[in-house]
Amino acid sequence: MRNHITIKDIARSLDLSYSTVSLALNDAPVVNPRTRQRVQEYARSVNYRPNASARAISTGRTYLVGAVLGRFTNSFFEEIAQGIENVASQRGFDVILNTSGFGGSSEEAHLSRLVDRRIEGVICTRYSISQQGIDRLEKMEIPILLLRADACGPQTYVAVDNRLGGRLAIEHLAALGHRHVLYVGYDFVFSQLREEGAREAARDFGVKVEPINVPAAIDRGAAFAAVSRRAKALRDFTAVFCADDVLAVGAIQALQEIGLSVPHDVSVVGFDDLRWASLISPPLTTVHQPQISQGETAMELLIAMVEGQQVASTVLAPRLVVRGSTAPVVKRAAGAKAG
Amino acid sequence: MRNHITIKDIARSLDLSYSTVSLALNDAPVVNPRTRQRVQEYARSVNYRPNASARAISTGRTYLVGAVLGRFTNSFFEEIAQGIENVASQRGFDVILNTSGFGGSSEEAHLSRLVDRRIEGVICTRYSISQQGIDRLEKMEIPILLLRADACGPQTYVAVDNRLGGRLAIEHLAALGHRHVLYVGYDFVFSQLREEGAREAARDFGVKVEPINVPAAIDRGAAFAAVSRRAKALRDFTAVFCADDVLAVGAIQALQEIGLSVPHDVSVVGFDDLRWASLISPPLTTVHQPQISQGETAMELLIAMVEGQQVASTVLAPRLVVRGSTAPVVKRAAGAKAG
DNA sequence: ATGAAAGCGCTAACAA
DNA sequence: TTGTTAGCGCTTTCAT
Repeated sequence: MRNHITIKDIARSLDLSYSTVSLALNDAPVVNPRTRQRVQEYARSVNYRPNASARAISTGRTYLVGAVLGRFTNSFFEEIAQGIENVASQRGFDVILNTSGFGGSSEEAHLSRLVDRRIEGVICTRYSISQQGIDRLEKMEIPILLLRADACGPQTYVAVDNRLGGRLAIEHLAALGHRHVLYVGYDFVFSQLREEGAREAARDFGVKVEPINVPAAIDRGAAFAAVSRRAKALRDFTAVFCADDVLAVGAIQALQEIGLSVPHDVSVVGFDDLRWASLISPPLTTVHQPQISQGETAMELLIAMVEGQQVASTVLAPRLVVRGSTAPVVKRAAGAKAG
Repeated sequence: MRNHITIKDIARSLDLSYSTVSLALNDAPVVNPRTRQRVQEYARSVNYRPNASARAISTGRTYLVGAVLGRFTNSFFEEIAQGIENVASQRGFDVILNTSGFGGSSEEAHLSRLVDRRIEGVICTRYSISQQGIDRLEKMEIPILLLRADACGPQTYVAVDNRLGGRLAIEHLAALGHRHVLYVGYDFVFSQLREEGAREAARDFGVKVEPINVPAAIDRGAAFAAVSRRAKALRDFTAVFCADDVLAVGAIQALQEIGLSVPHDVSVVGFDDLRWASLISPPLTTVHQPQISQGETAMELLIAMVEGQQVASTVLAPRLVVRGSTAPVVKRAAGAKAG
């Protein structure tokens, strides 16, 4: 069994020529239906399986794409990967995983391996591949699809509408009566967009939003300490909107540590709706990203590009998921207990 | 750029034969150092990259493995995948991702695709592939490495020492003075092993452990309801040990809902140490699984198998991570407030 | 409707 | 040390 059966073997056994067998296996209309059936049945009976490498070499197509998802995408990784895989397999593509490599000396080697395999396209993020890497792929005319690309650069991308997400969060808080909210974010494009959306909505609703920026690469724990320090200094906010869920839990903890209860004293809204968002206490109100859809859409677009079609970037709509970390505003002396 | 340079091209340009170029590129010692350098430099200058398919077809090796990780492994997926990828890429292998497919009609097709690619090995779990699938791979003599295999079946596996994990949890609780703990688990091998470990330790320390089984496939929320019902019925437990972290958050919520505070009234220990375990409140005391190591070890063993070596299954040691969900036992009337 | 033969890009005997 | 040649498993003209 280890040594696979080949077309030659089948041809010999059935006393046909290679090409007839090949044609029969590929359902070519020219071959006699009876012959075709005979071939296919026999092939099946001996567990014949075509050799993808051989086929690739003679057709020039590999039906292989690379998914270069780095550390930073970790929290999303699972579901996005699942989405990618869903449509890939449905469309006859396989995906080679690549989770390491950003920027480091290994990136070049990693990309080389993908190139050697003659992948037909790549899905990646701005955080999982360097500009150099992108350039290299582009020079080889390998289609690239950027995930969560935040609309910077000429590449096709699939992303959530971050601005709208920010707006949704503020609309919700405004409806609950909040008039002063803290925005806790990173110095990253997606965070800035979420903040912009928040600000726009804030203007519409007469809400004041105050930004705190937190270093991104740093250990989150440390970042949260910063949040709590800033929170203590500020007096009158009643809600916190965070650039992502991880920040949001940090914020909740920080607030609780200085004696403010969530959502009673202050409401907290996250972004992403990671798997555990509903599991923490209080369950997190957050802006949901359609992650599987993102993966699926990405793969669909990438295949379209591979097929030579012209495709447009897609932005997916986020949606607010209201859970237990937000509540109507109540009169209080903010930070009172904390001193 | 799209049409790749071949060895033939190089040979022609450098006025050498195919084979010399091939040998030079592969650092064969027979070729003249000067020739080799000339070839390699030229190849580099024209961005030559070998065609993996062509190479595969003539060497019979693909350096490709399949990772069939299903839904059930989701929570682990990221880090395990990372571990797998780490050593794979370091050893020159690529991994094809496969996240769907268990059991369903699609499994056969999925496996066929991997077989067509002539993967040299497969990493999977008992929950991500059917017995039929395993049989098929075995018949083709494709090495299989089972992840979290819980020691059932003849295949090589990599898993954490579940029994020891259970023991660690109980030891910790016993040291805190707990004498009656609830074990919340599934009807799965890994859960049973954790329970066994817990029971053994319990005997040693004079602790009583009471099991609650929760349906596994069901929505967790529903399961937690069951937990809370059972918890209300029981009077005198002071701690809960859960088969995994997801169950643990559920337990915490359930307990809080019936008016018991964690860890003041009852301590809770989880298992797995998922990424968010430290983020919830209280931060979860849990048995840590070395996930990246599991992935790495799995890949290392698989490669060894591919290389024809005899390898033994490996069990990795878990380790207890003490956080905020456990505390010394205090005298109380259990379930008092709940009525 | 089927067969013969060339070729895809590479490796590996074997010969020179 | 380099070149010739065959072959890996498949597709694809072009004949038959």
